Amino acid sequence: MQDGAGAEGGMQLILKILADGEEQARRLGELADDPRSRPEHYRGAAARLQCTLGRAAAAAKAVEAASGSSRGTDRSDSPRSADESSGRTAAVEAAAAQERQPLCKRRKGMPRWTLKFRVPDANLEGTPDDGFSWRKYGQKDILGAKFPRGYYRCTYRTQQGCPATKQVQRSDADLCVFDVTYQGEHTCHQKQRQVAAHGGTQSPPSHHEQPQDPSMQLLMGFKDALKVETEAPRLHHDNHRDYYDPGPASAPAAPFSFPSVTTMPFHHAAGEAPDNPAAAAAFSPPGTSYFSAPPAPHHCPAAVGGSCYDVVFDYEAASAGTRVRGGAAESSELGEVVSRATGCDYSSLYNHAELDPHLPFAPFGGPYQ
DNA sequence: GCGATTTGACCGAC
DNA sequence: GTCGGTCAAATCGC
Repeated sequence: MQDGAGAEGGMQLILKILADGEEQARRLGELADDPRSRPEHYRGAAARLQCTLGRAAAAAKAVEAASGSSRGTDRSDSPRSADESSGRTAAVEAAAAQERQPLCKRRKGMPRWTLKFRVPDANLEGTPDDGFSWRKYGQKDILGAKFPRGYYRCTYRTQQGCPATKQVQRSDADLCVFDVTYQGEHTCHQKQRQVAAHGGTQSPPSHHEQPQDPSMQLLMGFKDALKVETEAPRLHHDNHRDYYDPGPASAPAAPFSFPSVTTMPFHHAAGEAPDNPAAAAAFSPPGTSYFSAPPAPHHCPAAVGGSCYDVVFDYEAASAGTRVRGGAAESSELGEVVSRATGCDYSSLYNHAELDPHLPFAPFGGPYQ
């Protein structure tokens, strides 16, 4: 078997993607270090990072699938041989296949991950702005669910063929929680990046110096951590949950229907500190990290006087139909980063983990199985 | 008038 | 056969 070569080629691809993610993390750090940066800049950068990490996760998953199919089960229907004849490994091909997965009713082969957004007020409508532009194309009542599920696709689907879609469903258990399941990856993010970059003309061309803000140093630490994990993936999760304390949330909801407006801006208690949950999304690539935040507003200064969102990452590997949960207990630094960035104290909350030793990605490395 | 949303129908996966 | 996801015509709002 040539799994070694295949995995190696696949890893190169993954590393390439993660290198992009590293660069995006660096840019996020620069944004955070720039007092002129606005929340939308953070959101855009965070969304791009999230997207990149999702791609890496998908590629990794494909590599694993490719190597696992011939390693463990001795399957004869591996797509390896044809690829080898053309100089491509099965792993690389599989990873590439992940990126060109055609649309279908149920996209089993596409990476799929869920963000749980907790809104501070159950009466609020709309879904949190994740940095991308979405267009709603359907809504459906789901069996066993109190609330209908909204279906959204990327606004640029027709123009750029972006396959990204998301489903938004309000939680039955908690009216403040929205489950947002993303599927497919934005191929339009290049343009989004440009838009964000142009929109953020205040962004400095370079801030390679050490961030003065400790929280930003932690952020950069996250970047480094990402790099380390990229180089030596060994610990992985598939379900991360990052809760951003919303502050008081109660109020029952009336008959629910998703509003026309597909995004709702984050609110900030004060200043332009990176307290938006989109940053959390960046911290939470497809994977499973659970950050629980207590509902009491005093635990989350950023929520006082304003509103913020809990963000939960819950990655599901669609191809295998399995879900693996993992915490990020080893990433206390991450919790600290998030705490600093959001103003919420996650350090004491960042402690649940159902780690899957087979997953090659660290908390920020994204989902993988 | 144009673009986005709504909603019933259709299709495919399970 | 059931249910989830998507399509597309109708409708709405700017």
